[in-house]
Amino acid sequence: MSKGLPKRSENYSEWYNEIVKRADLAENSAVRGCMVIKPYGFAIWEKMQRALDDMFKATGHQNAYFPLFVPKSFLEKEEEHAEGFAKECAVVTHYRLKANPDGKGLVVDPTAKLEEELIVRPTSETVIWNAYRNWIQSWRDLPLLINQWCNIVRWEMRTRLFLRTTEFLWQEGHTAHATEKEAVEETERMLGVYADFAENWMAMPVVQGLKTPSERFAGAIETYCIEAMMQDGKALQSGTSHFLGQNFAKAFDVKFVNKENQQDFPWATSWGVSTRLMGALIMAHSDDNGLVLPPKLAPIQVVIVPIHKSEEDLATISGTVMPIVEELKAAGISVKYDDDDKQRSGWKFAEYELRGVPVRLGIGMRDIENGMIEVARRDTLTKESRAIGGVAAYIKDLLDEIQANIYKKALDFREANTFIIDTWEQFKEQIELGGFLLAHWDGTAETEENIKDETKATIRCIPLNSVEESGKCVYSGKESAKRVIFARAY
RNA sequence: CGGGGCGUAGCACAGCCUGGUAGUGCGCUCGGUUUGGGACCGAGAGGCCGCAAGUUCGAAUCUUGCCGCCCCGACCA
Repeated sequence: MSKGLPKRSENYSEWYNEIVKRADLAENSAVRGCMVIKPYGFAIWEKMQRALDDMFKATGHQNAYFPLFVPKSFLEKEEEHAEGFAKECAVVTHYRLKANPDGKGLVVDPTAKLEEELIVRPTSETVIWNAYRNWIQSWRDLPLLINQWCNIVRWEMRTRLFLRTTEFLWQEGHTAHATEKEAVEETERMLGVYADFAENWMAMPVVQGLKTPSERFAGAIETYCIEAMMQDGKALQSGTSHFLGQNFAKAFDVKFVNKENQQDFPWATSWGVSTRLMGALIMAHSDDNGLVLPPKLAPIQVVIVPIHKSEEDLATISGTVMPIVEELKAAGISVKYDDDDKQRSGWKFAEYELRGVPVRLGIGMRDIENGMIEVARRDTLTKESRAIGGVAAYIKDLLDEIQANIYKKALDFREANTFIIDTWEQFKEQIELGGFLLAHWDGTAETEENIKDETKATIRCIPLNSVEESGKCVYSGKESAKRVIFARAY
């Protein structure tokens, strides 16, 4: 049992914060709302980045990099986009400081005021589409499939490590297509990539769906999203993919000559996932002993802890362990043999559990005499004794089993907390207990807003796989053709 | 920007009501005993008690002002 970790069931946010801190993932920085990602947390993020990047490349995308600063005039060009982001922008107004003439320190030099203010990018559609004007001339230049890994700034009122920080890391894909159909296909393809990543790498089941107009990305025609359920029954939007129509092409006057030799505006998509996925990963799987990492994203997949009294014993154990380490490494498994003598083995057990290492091997003199080694699973917290010979091969399979089991656990949880709701009474009762509520909605923003005001529940999405089923809106009683997902969200 | 709370050792906090030697736990350093689930004993280091002014013989404690942080709302990937 971990010392002092709050219970998940008692105080979910405190539990989350403690895991982030104790597993050494991140901390608040001195800069308001900003986060320091620590080496262990960053190692997990790097694994996510690599897997996603490979998936982007496999679907034909290339990486590029665009500027951090957006001239204010760019942001103004697409009206809805401008309106949507205006409230949360960091603005650069000056380019120089000078010594304070009235005392110590520095002051902004009033003579160094910028002609035009620069916005620290809250997203890069505008800078990128401004560049695309020169990149796109002919249908032969399309599709243009670009991704950028970068940081962005959104001046949020309240922040939480990983889930919502003023500055965050993300990737943003920005594509241009000759036809609407192609762009819609791209939007859906990338949503599928995100769902694939969430489920197969993060072991986190997600619902793919469409956002309602009120939840749409500013400037988009349609916003697709993946929604995951956290262990407190709240929803977390984990990734979005937007069909932007010709809005940005028109705003930035990007035109191409099509096969019919006519001028046309290209069709756009944009899609992104952020360090928020780290928050999702933590909240989706962790328990009262700390972080639980899916093997595919664990920086250390297997840790080996020697249990010894003397130097001689340690040397004997190391002699037995090294061939196992080599065998695991040869199988592509990241393994750490922790023979550091500064901590006791019991301390190490707890520490690696806190950090979510999927498999721990414990070995002492008693085991060596019996030719055995102890294999402990992080996901089930079970231990078993195995013969040393063949343990490496066993672990290779075990890691796959753990990956699958973590996914199944999360899926079972989501299913157990997804409810078909038909009456407003049921709705109000269930929303207090958490979970996804599948209910009919009359399709109006007014009803959506009223439900939000009365229950704090929002429509997370209209699931892509939802079946046509006539019914009555849970709030207004008006006709409805399908159920949508309501939940409280992060 | 509204409502609530808190600033005391690296961290978590007690002390404040009722003014009088600045404390506890964790962590850290050293020594010893330990070592199969976050060891124990002993010794030690570490403080402008958020900042400023006031009341007082005397302020961590009372008063006023300021600053900072956290939580709850509005905002949001």
